[in-house]
Amino acid sequence: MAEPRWLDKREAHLWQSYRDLYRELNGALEAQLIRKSGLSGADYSLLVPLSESAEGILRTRELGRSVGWERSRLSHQVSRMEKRGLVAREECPGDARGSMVRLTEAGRAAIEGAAPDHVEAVRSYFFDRLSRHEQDLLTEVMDRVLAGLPADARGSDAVC
Amino acid sequence: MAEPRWLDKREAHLWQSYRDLYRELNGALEAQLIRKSGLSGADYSLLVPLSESAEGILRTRELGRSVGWERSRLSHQVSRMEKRGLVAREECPGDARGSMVRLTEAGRAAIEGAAPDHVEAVRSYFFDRLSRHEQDLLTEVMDRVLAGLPADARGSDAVC
DNA sequence: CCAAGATCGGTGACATGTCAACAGGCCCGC
DNA sequence: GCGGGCCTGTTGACATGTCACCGATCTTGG
Repeated sequence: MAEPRWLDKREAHLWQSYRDLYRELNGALEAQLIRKSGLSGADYSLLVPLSESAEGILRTRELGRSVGWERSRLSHQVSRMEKRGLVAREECPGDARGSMVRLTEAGRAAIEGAAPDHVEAVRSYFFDRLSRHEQDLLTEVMDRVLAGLPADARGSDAVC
Repeated sequence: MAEPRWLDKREAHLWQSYRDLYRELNGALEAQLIRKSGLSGADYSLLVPLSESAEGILRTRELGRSVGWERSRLSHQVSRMEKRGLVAREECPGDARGSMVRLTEAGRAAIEGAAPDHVEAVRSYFFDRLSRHEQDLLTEVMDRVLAGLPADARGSDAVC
């Protein structure tokens, strides 16, 4: 059995920075989001595709695909948001197995109130610190790594 | 109140890719880790600095700093790992408030068994898909964004 | 039509992360 | 030397995410 190819100092630094960046950036954004709007990152993730859909209503399966979550996580989160009046469940016409998730008035108000501040934070923490050229490079690199990941490494609900 | 500077299509794509990359890469790595070694990502995170320390023992506060976690999360995780025999708690000489976390024999065996496969996965999913030049660029960009984050955006346990 | 298998959503048990509060010990100025 | 403020770690309640499984329905081959 060959000696593993350990990360050298330069590689370890990159890996550490990558993890730190996600943790810190995510933490800062989520803290700001909760402070200003009372929405968690999970709430926000679901409200965005709902508010962007034509009627403010999506089939649960579609909602799941658009955020890349597995079904049970989605179901739990929708239940919690339903309890708080942000969304409502409805029957799915044409497929009795399915269900629909509809944005309520309160839900729409919440996302419309939260989005401007959130976008501003994303800009000031992330985009404003990168040149246009760096942004394009990041996109290309990340999409390449993403495309190389085994689609079935995790549960059965991989992104399409 | 000015109209928010919404993300354009190109920016939204980058942001989406960034989130997707973390979710998918992290998911793939964690799944592989659990399958091969029975260790969770959280277990692994703590075992690494412990195994790298001189005596396989660290003060809880130091362990917390090296992984960037808040105290309660660390305490809970150590409790779970203690229950499984991966680490042991000891008193902290010289500071009666503190505590030490020591790697057990089983813990050392677990991390030494898991590390080669994990490093190999990190290489094949991430490093092998990036040129040396891209790696250096990523490091520089990520460190710059990290440095610009407000140190106190989250709880009081920010990284030093 | 119809049985077998796939799909869809939900549930409960459990693992993990967050938050507020606490208990005890350190340290500094007075 | 001592009192108030800070540091350290733990705990319990709760929010969130994962896993295995279920029940209902759809779909497909025959």
